[in-house]
Amino acid sequence: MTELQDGVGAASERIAAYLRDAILFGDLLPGQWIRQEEVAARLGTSRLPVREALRMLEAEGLTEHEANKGSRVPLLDQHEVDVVYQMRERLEPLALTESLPHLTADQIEHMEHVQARIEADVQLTEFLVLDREFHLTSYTACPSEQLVTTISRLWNSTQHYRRAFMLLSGPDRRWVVNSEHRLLLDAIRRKDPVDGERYLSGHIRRTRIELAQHPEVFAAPPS
Amino acid sequence: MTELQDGVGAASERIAAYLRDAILFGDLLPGQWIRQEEVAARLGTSRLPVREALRMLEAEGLTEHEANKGSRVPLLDQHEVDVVYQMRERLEPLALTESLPHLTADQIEHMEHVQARIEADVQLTEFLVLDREFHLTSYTACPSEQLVTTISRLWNSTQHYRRAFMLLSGPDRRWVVNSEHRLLLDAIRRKDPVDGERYLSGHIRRTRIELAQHPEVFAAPPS
DNA sequence: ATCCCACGGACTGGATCCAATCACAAGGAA
DNA sequence: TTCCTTGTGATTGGATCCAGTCCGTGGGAT
Repeated sequence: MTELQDGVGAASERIAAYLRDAILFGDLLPGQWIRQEEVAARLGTSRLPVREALRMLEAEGLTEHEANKGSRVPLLDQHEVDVVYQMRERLEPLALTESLPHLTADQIEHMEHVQARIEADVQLTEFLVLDREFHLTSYTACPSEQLVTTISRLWNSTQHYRRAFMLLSGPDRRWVVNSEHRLLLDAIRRKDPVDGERYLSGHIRRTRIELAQHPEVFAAPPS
Repeated sequence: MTELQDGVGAASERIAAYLRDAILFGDLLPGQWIRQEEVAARLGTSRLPVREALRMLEAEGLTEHEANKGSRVPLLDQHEVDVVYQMRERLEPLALTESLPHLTADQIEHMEHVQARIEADVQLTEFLVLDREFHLTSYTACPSEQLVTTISRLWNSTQHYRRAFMLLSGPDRRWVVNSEHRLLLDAIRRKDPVDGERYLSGHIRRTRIELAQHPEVFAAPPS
């Protein structure tokens, strides 16, 4: 999606950023093999930094590696995605509670701004980016590195299915998301971890259950 | 600890296994830099597979990488370890509930056998291995790959602090662990997820709170 | 004596070449 | 026709060499 800015940072980092975008924006679909040489040629480097980049992405839950066969975007079945959402239901409230006392007024203002854009702009791709931004911002003040990176991994690995779901559910239920976000934001403003955890886990749980009613999202793609 | 079995599997996998053991058994301490060349010379390979191995370990939460400076075992502060334990309190009961219906009689028998050895053998290193084996076995039938690997990462990253804690708390409270394990095992035998989650989260929570009373475990090691 | 800059060693990062492995397709035998 | 086997092309895995970066050290100037 975004073009590669050459010269900035280490090559492996740039390649990782390029592939990360390609996966999160849906240019690379689950199950699709990622050929090292192809990526290297596309970005004008050797295969070596590509290999390093693929390992980094693996650590972020964006790819999986098979010996002598290569890397690909993981293909999850419906139950696995359901469990990931259950993991989020349990971990994200913890992250919120840990983050809440350290959240600055600026960061809360940023969430307000992001939510306003979510309500104004209904483009799918933009929504996915902003929704992610909204939630992850609320965890930025969390003092535990592990917790935040684990949650990021969970978001990463289910991004494709979130997009497919939003695509066929349409904007009809978008108002529910907005209401939940508003209530969550209010609890954060009041620095109330109890209400925060309640609205957050409810938000994730409702999404999980609605997603469970759309098994067609998990139809095997053509090989 | 265990010697490298040369010729078996890919080099990077063997190196990863070697380093993994070194970290989990405490030969490599948190904060300690891992020199690629040193490892390569020690194992008779070039630096390249060592780099790959370090990326793999990073994905497992065993090392962290800094650009142009190298990899090292992450150094966690007391609060971060506390949060990791809280994550375990929330995730492991979920894994148990997911695994429970699919656990075979053989696997439960294996847990019984491991627990018997825990009660018999009080060696520290052996205890750490067996305790890990006991819990992870109860999750092996969990159908979600992500959940199990995430939990493994959490165990990995806190292994050193678990050892340090057991070392200075001594075997006095070992009977508590055994009672908790026995109750958990009984709930698993009865295929009762409610009791299983209760005993499991209690087990982890008690450990977390006892660990919180030993801040000396987190004293900065000499540079 | 103290601060600054330049040099050097040590280490990681990247490129190229070669080896090993796997998948697939074509051909032969039952 | 169907199954097994074998060979070939494509792709990943590994080794060696070279470039880039960081950090500490030592000399010189103020």
